[in-house]
Amino acid sequence: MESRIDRIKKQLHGASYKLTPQREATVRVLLENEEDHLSAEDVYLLVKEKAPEIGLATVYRTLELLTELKIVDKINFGDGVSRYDLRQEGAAHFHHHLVCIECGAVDEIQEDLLDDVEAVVEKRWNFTVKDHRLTFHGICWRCNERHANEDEQ
Amino acid sequence: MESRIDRIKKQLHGASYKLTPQREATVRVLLENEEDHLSAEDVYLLVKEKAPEIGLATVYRTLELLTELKIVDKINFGDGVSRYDLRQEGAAHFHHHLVCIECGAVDEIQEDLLDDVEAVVEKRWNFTVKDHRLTFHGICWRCNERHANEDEQ
DNA sequence: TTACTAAATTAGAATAATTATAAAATGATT
DNA sequence: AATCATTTTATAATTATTCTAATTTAGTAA
Ligand SMILES: [Mn+2]
Ligand SMILES: [Mn+2]
Ligand SMILES: [Zn+2]
Ligand SMILES: [Zn+2]
Repeated sequence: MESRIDRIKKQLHGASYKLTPQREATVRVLLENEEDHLSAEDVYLLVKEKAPEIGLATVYRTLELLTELKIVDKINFGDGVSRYDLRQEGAAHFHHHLVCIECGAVDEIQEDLLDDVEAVVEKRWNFTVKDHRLTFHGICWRCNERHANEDEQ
Repeated sequence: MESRIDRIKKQLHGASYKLTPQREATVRVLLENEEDHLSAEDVYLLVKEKAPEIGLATVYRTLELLTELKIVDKINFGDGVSRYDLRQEGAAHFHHHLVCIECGAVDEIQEDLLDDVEAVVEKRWNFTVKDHRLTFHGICWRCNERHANEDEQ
């Protein structure tokens, strides 16, 4: 955890930004909620618990900065807010998401899975892929299991 | 074109909605700009040209209705507005997009390309795929050709 | 330390997208 | 023609995000 923060600090310094207390508190919240998909407001409320003086605009600016440095990815699941997601260290591409249309859960797929598709896109469309967003909408394993049990009855 | 409208009219009736003049004007704008990715405001301004009395809220409501009926898909490219995209008639899934990070162009891929990936997702994650959103970010063929020409000089 | 300077933060205002509300209009049905 | 549900309009309200100006902080040099 600390080493992760240190490496992020170095990334910031490398781009001649400082790791201010507010930025550090924001990064810590993101690390502590790595599996979640927090909105700026969510992050703000959580950061406020440890650094009550922080302003919402600072959170927005910090998230924007982290996005620029590809430390986090900004994503939109269609509910009107942007959400921020820590990128796996060293990952070339953003990971994928499974959004359940029944229970609303959002699960992650860290494997890339798109190598073949990207090869096709690069060749057939002469498009140089730098990143991607892939989200599946459907029924998650929990809801599927629940339905299976209900049918058994 | 007319037959396309007729089929949409039937879809609406099938769900016990009417094809009011405002709704028809909105659908026509979408059909006439099928290759674009219009925001609600964009649609509103275009509809206003043929039906100047229409209100913005009606456009929003119509687009929401068309989304519900899967006649259009709502998508967000990260620029703060939702965009609306006619779905190919009979297509099971939303098509894919190529967003150029240099010139901003948005191109479409109508082929599915994800059959294999979806099979993996269904089997390995026990996730029942109903739909998807796939967007590649990178450099489009036009920009790639331009760069190639510049290098030649 | 002290002074200087650029970067960063704060509080609050402004903007912009979207949604909600209430009154009026429409259109199908008896 | 009268009725009743649906739809639209105009406008207000809400919400997410960005901007602004004043203040604070952190780093550097005297
Ligand atoms: Mn994620
Ligand atoms: Mn499209
Ligand atoms: Zn579920
Ligand atoms: Zn381009």
